[in-house]
Amino acid sequence: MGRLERIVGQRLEKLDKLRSLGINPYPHCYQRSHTAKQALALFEQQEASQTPTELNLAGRIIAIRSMGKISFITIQDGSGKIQLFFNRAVLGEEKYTILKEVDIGDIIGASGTLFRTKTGEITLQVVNFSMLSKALHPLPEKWHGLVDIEARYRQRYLDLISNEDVMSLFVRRSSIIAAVRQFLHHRSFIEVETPVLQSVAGGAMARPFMTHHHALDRDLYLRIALELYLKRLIVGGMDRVFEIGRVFRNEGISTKHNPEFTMMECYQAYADYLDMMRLTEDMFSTVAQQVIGTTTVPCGDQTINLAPPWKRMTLRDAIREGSGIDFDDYPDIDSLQKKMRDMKMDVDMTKDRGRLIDELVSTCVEPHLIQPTFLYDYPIEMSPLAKRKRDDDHLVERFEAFIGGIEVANSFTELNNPLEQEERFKDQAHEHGKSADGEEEVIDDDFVLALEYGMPPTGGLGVGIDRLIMILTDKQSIREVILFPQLKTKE
RNA sequence: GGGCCGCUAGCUCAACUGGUAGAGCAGCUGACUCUUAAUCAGCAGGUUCAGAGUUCGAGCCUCUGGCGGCUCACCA
Repeated sequence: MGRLERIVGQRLEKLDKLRSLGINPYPHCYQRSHTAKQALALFEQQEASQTPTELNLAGRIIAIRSMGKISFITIQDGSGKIQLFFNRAVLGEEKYTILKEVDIGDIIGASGTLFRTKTGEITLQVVNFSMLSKALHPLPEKWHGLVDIEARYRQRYLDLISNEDVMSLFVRRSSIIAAVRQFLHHRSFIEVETPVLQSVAGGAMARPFMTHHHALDRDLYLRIALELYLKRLIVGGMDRVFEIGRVFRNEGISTKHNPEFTMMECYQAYADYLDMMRLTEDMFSTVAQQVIGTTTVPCGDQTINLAPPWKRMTLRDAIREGSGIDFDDYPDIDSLQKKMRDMKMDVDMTKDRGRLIDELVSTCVEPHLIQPTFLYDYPIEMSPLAKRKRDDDHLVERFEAFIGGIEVANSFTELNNPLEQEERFKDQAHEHGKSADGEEEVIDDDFVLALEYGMPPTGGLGVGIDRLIMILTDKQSIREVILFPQLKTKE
């Protein structure tokens, strides 16, 4: 028998012992009057007046210091920690003895009044307490917490219990998303929910997850973007619309990619990509100011300043600066491929020109963009949903925003010409069909039909929420900001 | 998918060149009326990720597999 089984066995015995004393170790509820934080604040406020209030506190036991006839127990709830003081002289022999069956990890409720110990710590003098949930497993070590990364992700609840900074990170994540929502609501965007299950997974070029609907006997895809449905709503007259939702991409996993992640997309009628640049700057800086109280945030050993205006560079200039290649000098796939191979870059033969340029960006430019930077005016091959630049047919009005060396936003002046949209879809399907690996390319005719009814000129913006949270919490891995990142199942 | 690194008690970590697997925390027994990483005395606790191989002898060397981390590839 392993030790863990023995520990669990010992705790099961304590469970029986409690039951035999007429105590239900898993009662249905507890009337909590204050959180730990509220209780501490209340005491500081009332300390002078000397009118002690009776409180009911509840939380998980994280430390027990027993000294014979008295015991100190620290509990932790969602708001923080507070110390409880158990005195046999106050509780009586019978109740005090029950403490023997209480372990670190158990959840208890305790009532009493607050006082200060000799060392000045605000503490609850317990006059009554009850078991709210008996824990059968020991908690991770109190001093080092849970360190093993794999265990932290697989048993995130233990991570949250024993690592305070992890708890506060996910609280911050919640605040960030709330702040994004509030920012958009204040600007009259309305929030919507669009289908996750789609018969055509459009709006981006990524491999989708496939599933099957039995009653309809049809294959369906999990969405890879929010774009095409939100633009249908622009057609429908929702002039400002947004969605924050999960999208799914059946591709590689890395420190910047999780198969499912949270995307915010918003669309604003009568706006163009320059308007969306200002919106992006305003949104990021407002959210940072609101959630962390400043627009300067640490990023490794550097400091990022999110205050507008952000640096703006054309994609062409950025690539020229980063790699020495002016892609206008290499107007076709072959010449660009040759140039890149001459520079000893590993060039994938199946890539089209857009993807080659994309590779130049991600290897030569992106890693250096630590301060917030907009790269704008992209080659048309890379962007089938974006509108052509007004004075250059080879470029589209599109930008991507980079912070801390990663892409955090993508935006364009939306293509609203249905005839051109259909052509661009066809070109793309054709191009991709040439290169490809048997993936079928289906055109979303229903979306084109919507455009045929007339979509106003529109600016669109997509933000990777998980990456935004990485920036605002100084985390290098997306898994640190997703509660349950995708891992292989064991066994 | 490739390369490199890792996996030892519930948790955090040791273990020399291949030579009896250890400590702290948690647990159990006892002492203790202001502790807070409580303290003191004692006890118990191991499929060293799994399997195979080399060897008199493997936590350590070799091979295969699993899981994780980093990185490259992939990725609008």
